[in-house]
Amino acid sequence: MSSIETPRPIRGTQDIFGADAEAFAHVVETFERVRKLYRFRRIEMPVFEKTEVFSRSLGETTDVVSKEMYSFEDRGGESLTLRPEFTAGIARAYLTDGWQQYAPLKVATHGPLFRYERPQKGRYRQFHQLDAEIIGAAEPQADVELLAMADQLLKELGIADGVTLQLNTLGDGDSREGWRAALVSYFRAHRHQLSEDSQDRLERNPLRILDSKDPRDKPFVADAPEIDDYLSGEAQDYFGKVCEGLQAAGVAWTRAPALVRGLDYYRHTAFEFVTDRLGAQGTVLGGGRYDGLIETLGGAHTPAVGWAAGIERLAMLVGGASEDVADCIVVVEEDALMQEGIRSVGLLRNGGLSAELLSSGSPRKRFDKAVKQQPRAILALSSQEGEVSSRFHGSDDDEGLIRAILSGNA
RNA sequence: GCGAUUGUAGCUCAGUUGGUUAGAGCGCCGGUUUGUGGUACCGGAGGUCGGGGGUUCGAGACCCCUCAAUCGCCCCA
Repeated sequence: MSSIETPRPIRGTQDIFGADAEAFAHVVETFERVRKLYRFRRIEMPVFEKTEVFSRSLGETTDVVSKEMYSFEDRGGESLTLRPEFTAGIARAYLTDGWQQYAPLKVATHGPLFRYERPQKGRYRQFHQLDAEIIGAAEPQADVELLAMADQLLKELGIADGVTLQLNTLGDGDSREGWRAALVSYFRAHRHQLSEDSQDRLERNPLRILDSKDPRDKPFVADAPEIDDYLSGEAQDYFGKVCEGLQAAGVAWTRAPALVRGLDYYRHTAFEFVTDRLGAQGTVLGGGRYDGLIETLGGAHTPAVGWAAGIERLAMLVGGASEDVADCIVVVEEDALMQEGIRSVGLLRNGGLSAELLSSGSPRKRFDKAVKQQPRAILALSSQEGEVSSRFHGSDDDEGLIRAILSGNA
């Protein structure tokens, strides 16, 4: 026995295996397929950026910057951050790589993201998202297109039934500020009846009081001012066109007047696809229009809209994706036939069949091990009077195919 | 950062009011049985009972600390 202590995995990371890994892959493969249907172009992005890429855009929510990001200094003393989201990095690339020339640009990507949070159901420190963005498109049709793709993705994953699209508008900049001011003065008037958390939020991030989980806040939230009363004519018109477009696209949704975004750069459309099947982490896909973001990175005013979806959460909803059984397991029942076994699986794999060689452990138990795996077919190699003899277990069709491949007649 | 719950074999879990040498099933390894066959039986490996301290004649069990996991709060780009 070794006295070396095994290193533990890092909190909030996950090692995904077997059926879970198959479900994960299924989500990604479905996304790739659907994204091509909607003609979103594939991009690959770095997993880390200069810290300012993320910190500049985050606005007033200092918690996020100081506590939730994985930041570190490189050898030159530069502060770098593991990406906590895709959008800011993509916006940076849009500016630094000259992608303006492709505007309006539809892009999609997926991969790991990092947030320094306490792990719980459906929340990890390294997690994985699908992401889709349309940059340089100011028209409501862009929002519709993006939502239609999200809707089709969930349908093709077979989880649309348990998931509803909640839709809201935050209006343009002026509408948003008017609403916000009204909310602040409304909640201030009831300040001492609010929960401690919400009294705190009143100073830091008042919009967030709207989705407080504390029962003490609920009655006040119910009577709070609604965005609709503060929308400019243009903002109203914009949201109307998004709703009409969704109707035309056949996307079902419900209005969620209290749905907000935590960050300042969001304008107009905000949305979340939500389920009640994942405990406290019900949002499965979320996004909105972020017309203000690219300016915070030093670019020209550039309208854009996007969403991201948690792959783990989608995979949990998809559930029971099973690993494929082998097309054929080759059982070497005598060690003397090892080379024949190796040759056989090689031929089968070259012939396009998934094949596994079973040649270890007690020879007389190998066949039973193969049976337990429930493959489509089993080929058992043994010898009879010095000749290699193979016994087949499976359908007649498979036997014909497999014997043809092994004899070079496929 | 805060709270609740849980830590016993590779996995799922038993383990009585504190009492000899800590168990089962599955999995793994080996043997026997069967021999177109997911059988049955026998045996084996594998545990400092998450870690540290304390109470006690005696702790897997009780107390304290610590670490980890799970779920929730905060936050949510």
